[in-house]
Amino acid sequence: MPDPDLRRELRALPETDPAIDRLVEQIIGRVADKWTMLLIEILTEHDCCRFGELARLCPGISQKMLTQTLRALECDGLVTRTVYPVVPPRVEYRLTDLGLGLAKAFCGVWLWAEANRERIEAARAAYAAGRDPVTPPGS
Amino acid sequence: MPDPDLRRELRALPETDPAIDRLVEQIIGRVADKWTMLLIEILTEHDCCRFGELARLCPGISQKMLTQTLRALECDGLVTRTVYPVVPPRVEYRLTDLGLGLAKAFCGVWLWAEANRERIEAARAAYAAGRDPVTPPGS
DNA sequence: CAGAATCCCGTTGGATACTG
DNA sequence: CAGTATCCAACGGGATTCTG
Repeated sequence: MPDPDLRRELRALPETDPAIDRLVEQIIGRVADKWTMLLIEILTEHDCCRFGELARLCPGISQKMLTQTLRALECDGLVTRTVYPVVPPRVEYRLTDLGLGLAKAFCGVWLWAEANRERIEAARAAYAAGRDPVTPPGS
Repeated sequence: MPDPDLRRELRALPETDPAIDRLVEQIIGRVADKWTMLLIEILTEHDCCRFGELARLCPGISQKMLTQTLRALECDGLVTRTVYPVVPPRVEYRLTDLGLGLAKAFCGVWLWAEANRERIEAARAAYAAGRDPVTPPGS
């Protein structure tokens, strides 16, 4: 039986105007994205990055998604984009305070995932083992 | 200029075995999903729900995504699925302690989104209104 | 160097119909 | 009631090419 105190604590949260909720959900949906999270983490560690640096630090991201994700972050006020009018072009990205606040908020989830990784893996193994969609051979 | 103390605090986090990181990222990716978050929130408030209840409490979700998301949650050990052998069928879903822990971890993001909603909306408005495509010279 | 534009394919996810 | 199965449209996102 799940801990009733924790549950009560969660329910006591400042819930919540339904109209506001929709907006908050939208923000969550925009921010709870693979590349967004990785870029925020990278920018937390390297407080100032050029476009190419980010591409190198974020293995596997395509240039399209990098641009797209950075634009969204800039639009939401989570990163600043500074263009230096030189040639060749130099553009620097940096987390704002707002972005840094999000990074901190997401730490909780990150830490939870790390702390409970083994339990989750165990649960998955049990789940996979527990279902026999087909009769095992050897009858 | 972003707060340097907060930045240092974030960098001091227990980072991080690269192999583990991949797994953690995978967990994040699985869990940082629209329907997953909504269902966890609903199950935090209603500690026990039937399938149809969840469908009603989660407006807009299709039955396919509801089933799929619940299966994933069950697989990861975040919810329990209890089948009562009666007719018509009765199936109940309930958060586990693990799931409750995730709900708590995500609260930080939720609260951040609520607390900074206005700043984000303002940033978006500013972004839409006028971007200085180039650094403003002395014009 | 930092992107914009184009093409294209795989996955996601909704709608619908059927079943135990 | 609580699903499974099938079809299909939309979108995400990778690879490539072009530009200031």
